[in-house]
Amino acid sequence: MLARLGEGGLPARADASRNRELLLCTARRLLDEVGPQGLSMDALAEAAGLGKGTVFRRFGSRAGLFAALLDEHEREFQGACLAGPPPLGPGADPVERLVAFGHERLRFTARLAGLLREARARATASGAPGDFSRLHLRVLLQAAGVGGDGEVLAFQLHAALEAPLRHHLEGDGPDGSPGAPPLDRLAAGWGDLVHRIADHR
Amino acid sequence: MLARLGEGGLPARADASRNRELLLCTARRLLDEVGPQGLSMDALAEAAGLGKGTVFRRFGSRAGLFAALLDEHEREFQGACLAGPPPLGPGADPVERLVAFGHERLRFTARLAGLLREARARATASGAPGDFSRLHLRVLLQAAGVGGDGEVLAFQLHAALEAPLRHHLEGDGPDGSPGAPPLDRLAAGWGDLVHRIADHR
DNA sequence: CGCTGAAACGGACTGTAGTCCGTATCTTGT
DNA sequence: ACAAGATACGGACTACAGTCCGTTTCAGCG
Repeated sequence: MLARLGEGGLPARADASRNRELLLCTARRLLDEVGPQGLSMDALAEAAGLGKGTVFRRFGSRAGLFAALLDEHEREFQGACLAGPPPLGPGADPVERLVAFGHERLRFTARLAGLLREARARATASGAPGDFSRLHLRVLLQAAGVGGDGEVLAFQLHAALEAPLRHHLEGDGPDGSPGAPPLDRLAAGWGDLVHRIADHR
Repeated sequence: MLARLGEGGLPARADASRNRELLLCTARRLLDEVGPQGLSMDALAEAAGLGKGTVFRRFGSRAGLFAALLDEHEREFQGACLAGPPPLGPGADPVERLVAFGHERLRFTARLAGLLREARARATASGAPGDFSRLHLRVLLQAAGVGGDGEVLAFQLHAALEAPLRHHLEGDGPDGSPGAPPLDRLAAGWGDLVHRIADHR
């Protein structure tokens, strides 16, 4: 792996990247104990034996820390979509790939909901997470020969995939909140929605 | 207007409801000056000449305060959908009503994005805002003769309408964030999406 | 009118995100 | 190896959401 770049595109100082890794490892360990909501920046700094200012210098904000923790998962997901085996990766019919993409993304958000929740505020750098999904949807829709305003349609379909996440984020107290439909129905509904859109003429 | 009910269903004490109104009025005034993000609970308490504990007793949380501020707008919107003139209200073709609903909801979220942003955490009482929209979509989809899992489809369409809101919420720093498509394209895309779904057989 | 219990009030207190700036450490050029 | 400048570090400090509990005020009743 190449040396991580600093803010100005210059190579980061050795102690900086070392502390970055230390903080990410410490954070992962603490997360197993207290969960995403229970992790405070103070506690992380102390557990890592560093000052609080260092934590904020590395990640910018609490949300930035969680974005960094999510980064490797996101890369893996993108890799599976762009270069993995079909039907998620290239080689299958575009409509089938759209269906597979939705199913995979639904599982992704369900699995990482705790981290995604804490990462929702604006992150440190460019490229909001979600840009990839929208672009990928747009490409697949075009490949499937779907007409209309592809950009807007991808935007809207992406929202449909993110919906259960937001639902969990907002209504999650100890009370019995209504809750989103279960994953299997969402996945089936996604397949239905994609076919409705793709078959339309 | 009937006396507002307290926590146990009992009529609220006079000073309680008086202070509630005072706080809402003061909040609206302060919002004009500092905007939703600039309004702090401390400042509100002081501007209203009340203690901080009172503010939290009335609204439960910062999000609860904004939910209360949104309440009248939400009621007005619901009224227009249930008993207003067509095509938003009853009397028009269901597909036309779906289209009109989407356009109106998109305008609603764009207009009140600042307040909605601050109200997103779980509110004081039952009935998350959005329950109405999902239910209304479900009813209209059924009336339009759309098959499949209506509940899930309504859930997904609702997400498509909320998407630009979330987009503004998350990527909104001083930097030039990518931004959601403009309102007119979203509205056109919504009409297209509804027709694709409704015309499918 | 005064009593009494329940509800509301006030504001000090706690926990946490994020900032600031003086000090320590690293990197590079000579 | 050393000097100089840039970058990072540490931890006290600020601001704000939310809690707690002693005190005050309200509303019904004898």
